[in-house]
Amino acid sequence: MYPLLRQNIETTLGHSISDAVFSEFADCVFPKTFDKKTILAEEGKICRYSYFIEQGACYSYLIDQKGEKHAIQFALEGYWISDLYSFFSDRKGIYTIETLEPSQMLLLNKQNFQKACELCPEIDRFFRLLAQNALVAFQYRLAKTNSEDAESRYMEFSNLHPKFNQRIPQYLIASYLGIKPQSLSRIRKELVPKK
Amino acid sequence: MYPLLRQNIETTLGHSISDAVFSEFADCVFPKTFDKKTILAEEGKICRYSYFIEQGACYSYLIDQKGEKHAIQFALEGYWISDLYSFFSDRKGIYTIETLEPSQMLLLNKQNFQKACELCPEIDRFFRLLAQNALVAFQYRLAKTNSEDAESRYMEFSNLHPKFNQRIPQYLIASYLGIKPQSLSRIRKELVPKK
DNA sequence: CGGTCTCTTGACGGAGTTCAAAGCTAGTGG
DNA sequence: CCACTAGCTTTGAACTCCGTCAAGAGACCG
Repeated sequence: MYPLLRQNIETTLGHSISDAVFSEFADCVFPKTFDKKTILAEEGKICRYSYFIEQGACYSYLIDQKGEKHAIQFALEGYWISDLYSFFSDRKGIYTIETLEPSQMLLLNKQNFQKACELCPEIDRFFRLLAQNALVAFQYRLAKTNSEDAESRYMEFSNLHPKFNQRIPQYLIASYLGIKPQSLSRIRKELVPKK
Repeated sequence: MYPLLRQNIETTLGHSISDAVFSEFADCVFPKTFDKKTILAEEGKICRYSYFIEQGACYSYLIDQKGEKHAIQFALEGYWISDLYSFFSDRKGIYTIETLEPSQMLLLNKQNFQKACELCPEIDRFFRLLAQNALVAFQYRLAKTNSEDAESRYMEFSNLHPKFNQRIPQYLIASYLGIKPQSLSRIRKELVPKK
């Protein structure tokens, strides 16, 4: 049952876990499939789940005053995604989450998340490590956004996330990098001779 | 002993903790005072501590290829600060942390951090919540950096962090917002009539 | 094969940068 | 306690990277 989820937990913890612990947690999630372009969470509504992707791809984004979308996070197989602000605080969400492909997800709701954390310190620790890793990554991304130009950010992105680069449309990658699709197109054009 | 630290833990957890639990954790940290402009952690060196500020102020920054500093985080009384990438991974740090004022800190090293997390699930959870909150904040800051102009970001910053705005020099706030001090000066000039 | 979505390309515009200089402020030492 | 200096802030003018607007080419899907 859910081998990818188990692998995700064990890799994050740095050690294997007992069948008992895993099956207890596995009982907290339930599988669901979604079509392409399905909205999993929406700005202004409470985001009730954290999603673990078994198969597929999706992304979260913020919609600005002009109605433009700004990609925040991409997620493929083995990734967790959610509007954590909403999920943790039970307030109206600020991001929208949408599938990019038909996807198989495991859904974890708030009650089960808290129950699992309370009943099992190993799971609590797993989510601590998950949050720590994500925090380090976002801090680094913000630092790079404020210190490097769009070309360097794109090169680092495509080295760091070759799989995103293959499966995610270019205009969303541009948005993730904080630039317009036209600019990314021009950057890629300049980059060809350098490579 | 360390009332601000205890308050920080209890506020984050959302409930009070026993004297036994707190004193166990209090034994894991030790106090130290620093002069103004002291380097607490340096790019290229392993960051061995997380710092909790009892009194004072400091900030972390990244140094780019041109040698320019980019502020990542400010911290006043009641805040934790560290190069979490280095602290968690034991690899060479990517940020530098420096005091802005003479400061009283509580230092927590990696061994004690892990020991405390292992011995006491409540402390493990506390650090999960701390990481979750910081993650939500950094994600939001990145989203705003990619979707709003410098003027909006500055207004939100000064509403959200009036204390930072008072105690932190303007050129560092500019850097935190991802702009140059000259630009922030012009933005503030434009803002006066609006207010 | 028609329509929509995505990517590319060009010309122009604007938010923020760069360079430079002057004014202001706070800390230091005589 | 004042004078001096170094660091911070402000202002001006020219510049640059990326955004905007627009149009066309290509790709994908029903």
